[in-house]
Amino acid sequence: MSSVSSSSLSKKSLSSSSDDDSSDKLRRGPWTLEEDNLLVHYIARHGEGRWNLLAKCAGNQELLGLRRTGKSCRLRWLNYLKPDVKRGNLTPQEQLLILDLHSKWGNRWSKIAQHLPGRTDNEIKNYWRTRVQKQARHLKVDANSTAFQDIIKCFWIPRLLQKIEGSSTSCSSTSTSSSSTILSQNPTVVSDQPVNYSAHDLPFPIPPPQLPQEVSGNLQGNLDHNSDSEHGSNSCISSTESMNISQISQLSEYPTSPFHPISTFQKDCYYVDSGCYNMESMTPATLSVPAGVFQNVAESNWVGYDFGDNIWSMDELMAI
DNA sequence: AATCTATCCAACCGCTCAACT
DNA sequence: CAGTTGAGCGGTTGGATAGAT
Repeated sequence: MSSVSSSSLSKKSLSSSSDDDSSDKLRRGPWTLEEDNLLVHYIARHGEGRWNLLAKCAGNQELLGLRRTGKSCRLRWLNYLKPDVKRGNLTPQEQLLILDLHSKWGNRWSKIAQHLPGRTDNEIKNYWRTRVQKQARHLKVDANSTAFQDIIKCFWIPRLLQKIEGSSTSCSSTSTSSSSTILSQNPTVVSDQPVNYSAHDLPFPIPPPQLPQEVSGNLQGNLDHNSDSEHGSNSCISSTESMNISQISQLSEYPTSPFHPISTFQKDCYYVDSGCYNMESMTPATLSVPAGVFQNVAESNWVGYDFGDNIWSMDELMAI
């Protein structure tokens, strides 16, 4: 289960302690398989919580050899060992949800994580920092600025929707059949079951992302194939990667959220307002994106940049 | 093949807050 | 009411590794 070895202790793990572990016998750094097993078995018998007590019981037969702080135990359990923790790359749906919820709540990672079953706040935080903020840095804009929010709306979210659309089409046997019921069945029937949220379910076609002519023109000569075009994303959306529609429903609290209730099922079903992402109406004049940022997008080498999940890969965008 | 660089993510740290005494 | 403790949260670090040179 654990992918780390006992020999790979970090520098940090060797540094002196300043927190709640005054004992020099406490271990730090990567967890070993034995430690994982000890913790899992202990929690299986006694349940979660009381982390410090757990740490203090390290001398017990049951926890012999586990010399970790309660804090460390809690983190290891919540972020890695807990059975419902989902491993692997974030699906386009999950990315879409993160982008939307972050625009709503900011860096409230744990709150955002509550809406992504199986995902931890740590994972979401890492995603935001390594993927999203990276793009912001590259475009020389503040990741929390409205300008970047608009860029996300203009380019990123439409691309995600396209991916979702493509995924649901190519995996119709696993996702479409169930997800297509979301908007057509009584939500009270399906709300208890995890359902796939897919652009395929939308009652209208998602418009492809379009770039302003001056931007696309500059980008054309800059096309760059991203070698890991599918890295970080699943082309198939399985039922285990789905999210409960009732969790998505709360997105409507956000006034600019792309998720809106369908009139019939006001509280249970939501669709994405594609108009939010219609590039035709998005220009530097209509957006909070300063012209200079648009210029950055156009002139910088961001098209050839590794956009991780390939969401921004311009060869895909231009091919549409 | 060796070295360098960039990226990812597990783990740690410091802080806040609520519950308890 | 003040002090203490435990739990949780967001920010940061650095080792592992993949990719580039």
